[in-house]
Amino acid sequence: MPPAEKLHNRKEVGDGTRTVLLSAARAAFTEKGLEGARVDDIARRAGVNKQLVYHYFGSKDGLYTAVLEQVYRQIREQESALDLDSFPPEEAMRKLIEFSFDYLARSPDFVRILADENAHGGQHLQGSDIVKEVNRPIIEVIRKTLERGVECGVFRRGLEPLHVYLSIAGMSFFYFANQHTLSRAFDTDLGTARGVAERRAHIVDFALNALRPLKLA
Amino acid sequence: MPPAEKLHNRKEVGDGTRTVLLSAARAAFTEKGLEGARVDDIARRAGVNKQLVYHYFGSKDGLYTAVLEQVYRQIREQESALDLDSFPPEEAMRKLIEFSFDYLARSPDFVRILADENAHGGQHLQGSDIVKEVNRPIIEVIRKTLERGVECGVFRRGLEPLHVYLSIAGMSFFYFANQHTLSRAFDTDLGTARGVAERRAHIVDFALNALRPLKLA
Amino acid sequence: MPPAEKLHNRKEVGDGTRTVLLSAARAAFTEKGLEGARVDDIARRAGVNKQLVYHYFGSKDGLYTAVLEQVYRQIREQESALDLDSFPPEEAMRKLIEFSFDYLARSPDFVRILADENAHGGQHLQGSDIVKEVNRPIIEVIRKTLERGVECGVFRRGLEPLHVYLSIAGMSFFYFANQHTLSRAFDTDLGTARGVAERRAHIVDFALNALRPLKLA
Amino acid sequence: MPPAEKLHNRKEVGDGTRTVLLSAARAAFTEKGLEGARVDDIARRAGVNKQLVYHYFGSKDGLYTAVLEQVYRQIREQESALDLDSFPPEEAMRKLIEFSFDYLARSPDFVRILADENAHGGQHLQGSDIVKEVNRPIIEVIRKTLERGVECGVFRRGLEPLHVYLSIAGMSFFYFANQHTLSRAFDTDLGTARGVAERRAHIVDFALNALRPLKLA
DNA sequence: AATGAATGAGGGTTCATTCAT
DNA sequence: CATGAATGAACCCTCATTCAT
Repeated sequence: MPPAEKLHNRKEVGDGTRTVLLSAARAAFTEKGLEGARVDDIARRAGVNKQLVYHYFGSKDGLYTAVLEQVYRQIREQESALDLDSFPPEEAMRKLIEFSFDYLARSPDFVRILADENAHGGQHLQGSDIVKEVNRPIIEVIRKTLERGVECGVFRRGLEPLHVYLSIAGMSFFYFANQHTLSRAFDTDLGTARGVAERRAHIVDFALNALRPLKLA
Repeated sequence: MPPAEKLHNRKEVGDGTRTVLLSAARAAFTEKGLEGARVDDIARRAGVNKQLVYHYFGSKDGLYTAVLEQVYRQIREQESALDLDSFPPEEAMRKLIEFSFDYLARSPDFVRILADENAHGGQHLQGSDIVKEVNRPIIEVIRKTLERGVECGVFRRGLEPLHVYLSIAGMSFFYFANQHTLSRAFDTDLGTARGVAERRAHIVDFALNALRPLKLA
Repeated sequence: MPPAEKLHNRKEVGDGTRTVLLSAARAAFTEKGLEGARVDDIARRAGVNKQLVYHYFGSKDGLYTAVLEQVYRQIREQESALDLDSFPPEEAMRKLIEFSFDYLARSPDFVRILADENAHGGQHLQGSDIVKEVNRPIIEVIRKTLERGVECGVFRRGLEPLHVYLSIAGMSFFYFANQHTLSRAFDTDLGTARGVAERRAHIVDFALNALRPLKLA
Repeated sequence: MPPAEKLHNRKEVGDGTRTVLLSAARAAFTEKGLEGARVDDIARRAGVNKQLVYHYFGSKDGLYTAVLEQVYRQIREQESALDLDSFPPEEAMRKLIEFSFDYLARSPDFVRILADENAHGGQHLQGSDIVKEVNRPIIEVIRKTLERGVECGVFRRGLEPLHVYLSIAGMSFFYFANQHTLSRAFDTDLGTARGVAERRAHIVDFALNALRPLKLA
């Protein structure tokens, strides 16, 4: 892509094609899903020949796997930048909850592609250990945060970090992933800016409350 | 056709075929999704001619819509049998949370088909108002239960019924819908009986705690 | 169809169905052609069950044959009413030319179905001798008219009746049958009332002139 | 692709396939018509994969349109070679009449495909302006020829070139297009060499006579 | 690295026709 | 006489993939 480097860096050219193909694929898979997306269409969007898909990724599934890995890699990068350990436990937890919500809010790609991968039994994650690397740290962060919170009396005892994460993530993910059926079910457009803001406030409040200890008189 | 005569009608022409086709389709769509399922395969499973799909449902999408409606209708039937109003508020809420979880646990069809419909922008719900009928009552029940709980001091004030529902449903739905990626992400099989039981216990505890008022000394 | 006669004339009922089916088929074949027309559609137009097509006509081709025969029968009826022998030869010929044109002008069914039958190699006329009965008399009438005209010096000698008919009919038929390609070819709508009138005048003039003897000084 | 290189290009990729497909399609459409012809069959005749029809022509209709354009292009090429302006008016007109007849006589493809296109409302000509280019010149030639003929007294005044063309073409086209029904109607095989020759002679005679002025004593 | 041509295996859908009542 | 259910054979078209250059 960068024409100035073309002469002395032919590798760069190919990499550019790979990258542009990946972006095109991500867009296509987000819109149409794994089966709905067309290899022809992806190549056309990328402005390159269809065969290059096979050259770089071996197959449509290979391309999908690459997109999936990219999607996971991106959320890790942002998550790790949160630096939750440097905040007081309750504030740290609030930040995490907000991040979980906000990330999905601005990444429909992530939501759609994850839903799709689950619909296909997670078969494209086979062999790829990128996912494990991605999600392990967050559980550790939650564990530490919960422990810190228990110590200073703001969180309950006995909360399992994994399940806390599943609950937090679930409340947000469900909202974004099932927006279409939910909007129709409750006869209201959940996707408006106001609807999103309300949902965010509720989740933060709901989750934080769930973590607090029962204060007895 | 006339349901009143079903009992003494020896041969149920047509209607039986429609039903068997619907069941076959439901199974196929659950396994393969809307695009992955094959009309040929559905007809073969149903043991009938492929053209009957078009005779009864017009198209593959028409068939999918019919399955979707059936799926919605079934959850309504079970939900309405809960009779939450006749229990004390906290017990009623616990029953609702447990039901939300248990229903998904034993209805992978529901989870998969809903996820699929969302992946397709909810386009098969257009024109069908079955969904609205299904979900309206539950919000009402939650509202009443929350009000009763506020009165006797077991629930907080100011909780929006719709969002309480979304949180409760989300914690369960996310777990079942994303089981494949989650299992791989956390390197553990979330689908074991024990895993499911743990998740259930956590959700009940988490949600009920989130609803409780802050009791100050 | 006539409800009053239903009780004592059950044949009439069936005949009504046959007739209504024939009309529906004729309309459908005119619009869509033999292959384009659908048995389902014909039955629906006729307001009867599809199977009745097979009951009365055996097959779609059988139905088409019946329509074809009806179409031929109708032109004969009108042609025979012309009574050309009772007019002076030139006037008789003019009437014939005008009739040939006018009949096609108001019978798009005839044009379309004949063209279609020719496209199929005339295979539905096999066995049916209705066509012969239809066209024989007109050649005889032309022969007599030409002879009368030669005698009184208004027509040339040596004109073959069959070819005169083919020329007259051709000038009209071509115009109506090929109206779509011709209109586009000459970038003008030949189907307007004025266009039709002009064509009619030209044909009458052209043909009559062609028949006239060369009058030498 | 570049036609200039065709001579020394050993392997004509693609273009050859397009051409062979076009020929096969033309044959198939001539025999069976637009709806009767099968894409599978066309591919088989051409000895290529069926998908190539879609690669090169987009659809069956696209292929039909291409055939139609080819058919029109071919008649123009031959027509323009007539050079009627260089003959005396009566001879020029005779040549034109003969050509109109002879072209149809040796091009059943043209007759059948035109009839078919008209049966479909000329829908494949939409957007294609090849037809206009084809037919415009002939009307001009006729106009000039008629004018020249009027000047030297061999043709009548007031003849509209377009209608003269429609009459000439119609007499021939009708004969070839409706040969099946006509043969059966008049109980004679119009398609024999002798029948064709007779028809040709009649048309030339008939039309030329129609154009001649009334010579008064 | 990159391309256009070519392929084989279906995919959804249609349709004339027959069955059973 | 009349009907709705059912069938089997295709039909047009699509798509992921490979070939040849």
